[in-house]
Amino acid sequence: MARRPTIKDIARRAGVSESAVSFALNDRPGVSQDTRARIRRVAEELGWQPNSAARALSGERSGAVGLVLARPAQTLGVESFFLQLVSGIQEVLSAGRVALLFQVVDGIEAECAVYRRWWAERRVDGVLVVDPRTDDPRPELLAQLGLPAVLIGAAGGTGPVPPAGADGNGAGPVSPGRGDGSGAGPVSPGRGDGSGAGPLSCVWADDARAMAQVLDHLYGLGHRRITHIAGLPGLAHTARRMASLRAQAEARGLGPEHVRSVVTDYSDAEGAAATRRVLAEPGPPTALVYDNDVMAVAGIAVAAELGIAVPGRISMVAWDDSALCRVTHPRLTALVRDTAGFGRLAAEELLAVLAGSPPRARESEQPRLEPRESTAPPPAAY
Amino acid sequence: MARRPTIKDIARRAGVSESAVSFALNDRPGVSQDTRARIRRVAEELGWQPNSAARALSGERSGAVGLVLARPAQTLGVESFFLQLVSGIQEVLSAGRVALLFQVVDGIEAECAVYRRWWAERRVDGVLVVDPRTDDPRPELLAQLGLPAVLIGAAGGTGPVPPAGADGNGAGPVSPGRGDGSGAGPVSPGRGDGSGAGPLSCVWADDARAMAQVLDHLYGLGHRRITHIAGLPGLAHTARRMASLRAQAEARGLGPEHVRSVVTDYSDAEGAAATRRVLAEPGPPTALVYDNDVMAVAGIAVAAELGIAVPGRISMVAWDDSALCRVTHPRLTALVRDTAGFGRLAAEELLAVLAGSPPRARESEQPRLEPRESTAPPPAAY
DNA sequence: TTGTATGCGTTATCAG
DNA sequence: CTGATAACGCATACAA
Repeated sequence: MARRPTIKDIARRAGVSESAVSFALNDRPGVSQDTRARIRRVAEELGWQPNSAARALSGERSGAVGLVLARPAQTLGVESFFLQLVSGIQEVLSAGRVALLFQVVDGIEAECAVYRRWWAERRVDGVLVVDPRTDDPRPELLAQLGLPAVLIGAAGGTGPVPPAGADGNGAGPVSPGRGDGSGAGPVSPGRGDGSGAGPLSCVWADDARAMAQVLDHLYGLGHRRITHIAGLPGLAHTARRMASLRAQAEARGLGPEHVRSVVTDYSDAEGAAATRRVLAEPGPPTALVYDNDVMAVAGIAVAAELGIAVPGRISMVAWDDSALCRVTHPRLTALVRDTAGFGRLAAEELLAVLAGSPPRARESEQPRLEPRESTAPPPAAY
Repeated sequence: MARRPTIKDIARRAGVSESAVSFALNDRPGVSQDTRARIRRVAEELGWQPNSAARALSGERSGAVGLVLARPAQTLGVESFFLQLVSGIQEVLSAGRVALLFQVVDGIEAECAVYRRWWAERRVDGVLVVDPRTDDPRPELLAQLGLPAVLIGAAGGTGPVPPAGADGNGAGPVSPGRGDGSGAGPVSPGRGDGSGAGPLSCVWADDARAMAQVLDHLYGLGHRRITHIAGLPGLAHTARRMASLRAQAEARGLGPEHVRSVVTDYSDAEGAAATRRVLAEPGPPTALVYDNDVMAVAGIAVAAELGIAVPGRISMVAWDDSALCRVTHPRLTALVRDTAGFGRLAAEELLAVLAGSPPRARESEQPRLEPRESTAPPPAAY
């Protein structure tokens, strides 16, 4: 059991004072180049690393950020997305020598409790918040605690920087005006309450524009009756997608009897059930847009079971690509996003916020529609 | 921005000394029932939580444990398993108010570097180690550092407690003797080097017995030519499964020309490629056993593409169940494990080790084979 | 039973 | 440029 070297050991071995060591190791002035180099070398030899507790205690940062995943027990659909996201986050974090505290809880109240505890324990310097909701208590809590945060996936609630111009303009060849309608208010540059806790930073993906791409693709193929198998309606990005879909449809003169969204909990089970229900209706849609890959795969399976040809009688699109989409038969047309890149962006932004940068909204790379075999023109009969 | 209350604030408000507060809050003797209760109440009111840095610094534990996932960049197949595992781990950890430090790296060297850093920084009290390998450097490193650890998935290398009797005895109706052959040595109760770092604890699943169940099922249906699409050969559990398969086959008089394993990297791509290759051989197998769900799903897709009926011409079994296995067509016969339970067990064991319990090997609940539609008797022609 | 003094490893503020 | 010295918040051995 090796002993951990301290700054004192280094000072002794280098024949200097402890403060000299501290200065040298932290790149502060007040130490000659020679001694600095010597101290550095000794520290290296001894394999010294700053004791994170001591550092945190003396007013520095804890060197860790937190991420809580609130998952309602059975909803596992987002896993692929999530691990890729974390992987991207880590890439940036570990380069900056920042640790990630990770916690899985079963609801948003528990998530808030975790933030409170982490804050009180001084465990983290900031947090990454996933799954923004339409009515989200977290931004306000975090602002109140003064815990730096970055919202992943959208603008938050209290006073966050909203993605101004986050609509579907100029998306595709049709580009039928504003495709947003997320209800995000105007920019509110600060809170003016002297708390120092301004709006939260966020990283966001342009769901509206992505939905426009999907609609362009399907409309271009000739589809006029399209159903969106949406995810949890409480999530902000679901709401944005639904709003965008409606806006896009209206711009093409298609009413709710042609184009609509039905909500699910993102699980394969509800994805399958929704598919079954929709296909059994009189005058069923000719195309389905699923809000995640798991539901799309479930939908393919349902169609196979019912003997409904894909894409012969119904086309299918998955939002988010994954290995799954490439192993189904037919392979799924999917909206490909650089999820790891999204995570990198979020981590970069959090590091920037911790370094004192003002909050901002950063847009991730545009999603790209990858047409595969599951989409084709609708059957002639329709 | 609220201020964090300290023990001093409590002392002042309760009109006692700081040490009295410390004693009261840590359930130590030396404080009357009354004052203890009062102190507790005040602490509650103030929303006090111990500052983790201060606690760690004064010789206590850091209150965090670590988990590193070394993932070779593209191998994403184990995700479903992994998030369930973490979810189970957290259930136990958060009940014990222990945080989880999580890190994704891209190789085992990087993983070792993380352990070293965490140790030097005093960031974690212990670690959970996943994906034990046949030749694993990590147990030795951890013992050397004196970092408490629990190996998840198997016995480790240096001097860990191996699963004595971890074979397939009494598995099913056939139970053809020892199904192990993992090469795990005899119990080594300690290292006797006075380092205080004894063998590592581990939690393990009886892969050998599980493989016996799978073979019982397939053999019982009449299959005699079986191919195991295995995972990464360097992983200990892959090795155990392969050894068990061979032992089981031999016990039934089936040689390597009938029953064998082919290795992959766990990805859907290699799973598909292996399936394609195996099915193209002269005298192909009548049953395939996949080492994870993702490869099995890919296998189903390949069969569909080639127009090979499942289970009409070939039966398929997935090791590890997930939503995927229930949405394929036909639904996959799978080996169901309580992965979250596995995680809980591991976390419990780590907490026990941190509390001073001697290392031990703890077996998880037996996996259970869930027959679905993808397995049936082989075609009569074979 | 209670209060006081010290240390944990680091950073930061002073004098020299 | 260097060397003491005081925080930071908590635990604890010790004295009252």
